[in-house]
Amino acid sequence: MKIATFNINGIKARIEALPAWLTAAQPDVVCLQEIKSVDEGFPRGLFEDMGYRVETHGQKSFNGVAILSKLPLEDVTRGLAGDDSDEQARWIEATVIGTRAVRVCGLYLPNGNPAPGPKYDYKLAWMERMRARVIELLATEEPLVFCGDYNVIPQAMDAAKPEVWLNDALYLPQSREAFRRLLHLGLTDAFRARNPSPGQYTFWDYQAGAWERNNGIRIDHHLLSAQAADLLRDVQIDKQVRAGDKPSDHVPIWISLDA
DNA sequence: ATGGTCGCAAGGCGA
Repeated sequence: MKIATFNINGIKARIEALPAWLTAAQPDVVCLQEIKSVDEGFPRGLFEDMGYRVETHGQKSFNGVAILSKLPLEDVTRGLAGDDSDEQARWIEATVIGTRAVRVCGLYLPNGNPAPGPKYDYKLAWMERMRARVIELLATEEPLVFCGDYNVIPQAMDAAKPEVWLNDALYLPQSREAFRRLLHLGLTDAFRARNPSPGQYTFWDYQAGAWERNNGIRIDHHLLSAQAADLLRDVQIDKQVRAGDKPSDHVPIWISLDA
């Protein structure tokens, strides 16, 4: 089972690049972030014609997540518990039925800038809400995959220029601490577990020639429960997508599981 | 030191 995550930065803008990557990469499951569309505006037929089931959790103009799957889905849920006043579409879950059943959670963690401030407070509170949901799901002892745009640079080795991020919500000590608190529940950062070397990124800003200078950061992650980590076969960043026509500022990253 | 680039959607916010 090949499970990818891809922050597409707008489905309308990626209406050609996303299908092209799907055709080349052939993922079974894709968690999308920043679809920037309401559910009714998402071009589901395009992906259904490619053999994907389509589950969206959209919002006008901003945020929005989705799951595309060639495999059957069960128990699809939308939204992250813990704050009834939260109207931002950043979380979707489904159980994917492969040779094993895997619970897949697609997430778009708040950016949090500027920090300090209310947006940073929202980010940290959201991470605590996520932590509570992870604890709930761990009790099921199902294989769990939490993938998406975490908007967290875990370590200095995950940025080309860590010094410029020191006061940024993606790299502040509290952000990295909250990310480590997720790991300490027993989750595995799939990419880092298999790739000890620095200099491997999933995001390059559109500005200032970041891609050409390889001034990137690693902020898109798959965190795996122990039951999922035992099934891990491979993990890759599809870096070349960033050099394609009309690219997102993020690239896809995927895992394959024996499931 | 500043602004620099995109997307959505139609002005300015978010990243």
